[in-house]
Amino acid sequence: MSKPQTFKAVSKVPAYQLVEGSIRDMIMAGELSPGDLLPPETELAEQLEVTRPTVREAFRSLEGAGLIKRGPRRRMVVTAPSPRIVHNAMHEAIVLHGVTFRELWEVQMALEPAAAALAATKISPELLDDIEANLARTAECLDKPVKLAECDVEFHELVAKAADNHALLLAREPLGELLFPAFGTVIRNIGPGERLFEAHTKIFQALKKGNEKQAETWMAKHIRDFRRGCELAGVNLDAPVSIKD
Amino acid sequence: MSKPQTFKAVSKVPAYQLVEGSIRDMIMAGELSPGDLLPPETELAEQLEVTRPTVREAFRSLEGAGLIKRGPRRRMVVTAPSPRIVHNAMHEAIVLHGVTFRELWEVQMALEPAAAALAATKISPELLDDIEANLARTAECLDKPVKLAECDVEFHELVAKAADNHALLLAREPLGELLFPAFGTVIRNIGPGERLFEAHTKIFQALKKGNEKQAETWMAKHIRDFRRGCELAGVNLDAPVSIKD
DNA sequence: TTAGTATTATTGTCATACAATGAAACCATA
DNA sequence: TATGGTTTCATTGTATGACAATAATACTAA
Repeated sequence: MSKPQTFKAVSKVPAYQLVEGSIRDMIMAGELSPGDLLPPETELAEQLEVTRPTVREAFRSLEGAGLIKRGPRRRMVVTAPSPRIVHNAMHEAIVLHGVTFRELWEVQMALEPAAAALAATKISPELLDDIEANLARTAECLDKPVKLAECDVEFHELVAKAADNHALLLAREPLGELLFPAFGTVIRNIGPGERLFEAHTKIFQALKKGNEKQAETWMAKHIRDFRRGCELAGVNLDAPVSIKD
Repeated sequence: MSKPQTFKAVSKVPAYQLVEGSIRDMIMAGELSPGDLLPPETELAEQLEVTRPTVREAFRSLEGAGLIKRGPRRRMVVTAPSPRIVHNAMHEAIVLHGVTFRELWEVQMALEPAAAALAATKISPELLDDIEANLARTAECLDKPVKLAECDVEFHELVAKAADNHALLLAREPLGELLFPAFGTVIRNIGPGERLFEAHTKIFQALKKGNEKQAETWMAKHIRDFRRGCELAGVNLDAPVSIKD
């Protein structure tokens, strides 16, 4: 008792978190790979010397994080977090943190032209067809705000997919889904989306020709245009995005 | 029984998922906001007419998704998913999907220059100081692979922070953390990081002067350089990133 | 006023039970 | 031998009830 002794706080981590961590570690270390089945709850409970409810709580945590899901034979199966999970997490983070349109736009201004450029060199015939089909649908709803916004989201989604880059898809999807629906408002306020359609068409042609530079340029122009449209339509760029736009 | 009748499959969603969904919806609809305390398990169980274990499973799911966490008075509190959660989800998705260095690089090639450009117009004096401090530390470990890689990660992190864009931070952080440590390998194989230091310095000066274009250009050059370094060092760009690199 | 104590509310965990269900095995009949 | 039905079984989803541990609070006593 002579020297002042420092004690590190004893960690009282609940058992369900220990179980969760243990499984998570095994997954990240490659001992469990996507596709592997986890043992039934009873068995796992026995092995880890906890009870079934505890195991189940751990399962729910991992499920929420997208690392496991219900598989065949009703068993839990290890999965790579689906883009959907990442998407949701980002979506929720963006909405709940009050991220603004301007912020989303700035990021899209970086990502979309890059996606277009990559797509120009890598796009597959199938996706080219898909985009063409999307264009056709777009042409038919130039004055229907909701439909058009949907087409817009899809168009950009397809271009990103064409870029054949998982990381890009992962990063941009939630942004696009939150940002582009604002086009609905733009249409409602300043009329039909002819400019949008023209831009999409030009981009499509550039992709078809494999012209990287041109795809990039048109996409950049298109995204800038989108912003100007928002401004003209009186959308407040510094307002936080919300779900019901 | 005359007309062929179509039945829609009855949805047998487990109760814990219903509870989870209901809370999640309330959060996303703004009826529950970050900071709000959830009722105690017993009470909620009563209200929702399920039992406590069921409520607890729902809690664990939401916890795993980062939407709630333990708060004061041991109660569950609604939270906006921390960047950490998004980060983890992306990190896990990237690793488990076998995303390659090249893919990460392509995205960073789009994001980093944009971040630098934005930072040039928005950076705060404090962050400018932070970056200067980072540069000083970098200068001292040009030949220490691990340290240098850490400094590199931090430098880019600071630049992104300076851009003052939550969405950008969210999207790029996990990428940077997975990509830039590869610089360690580069150093080990082709010698000290003078080029890196020079680039960082140039970028810093551009930020200080508020020169958007210059910051962007140097950053782009820097990221391209990084890739060339990897190639020279024999890093296989098409190998999936892994945690222990 | 402060240190200590009792009280209470709430969580973390367990043991146990049981209905519902998907999978698999088995049978019986045409 | 097929086909459709029945049985069995393993496993999950959910409920009940219990109890220890603990943070927060109220309540003492010095």
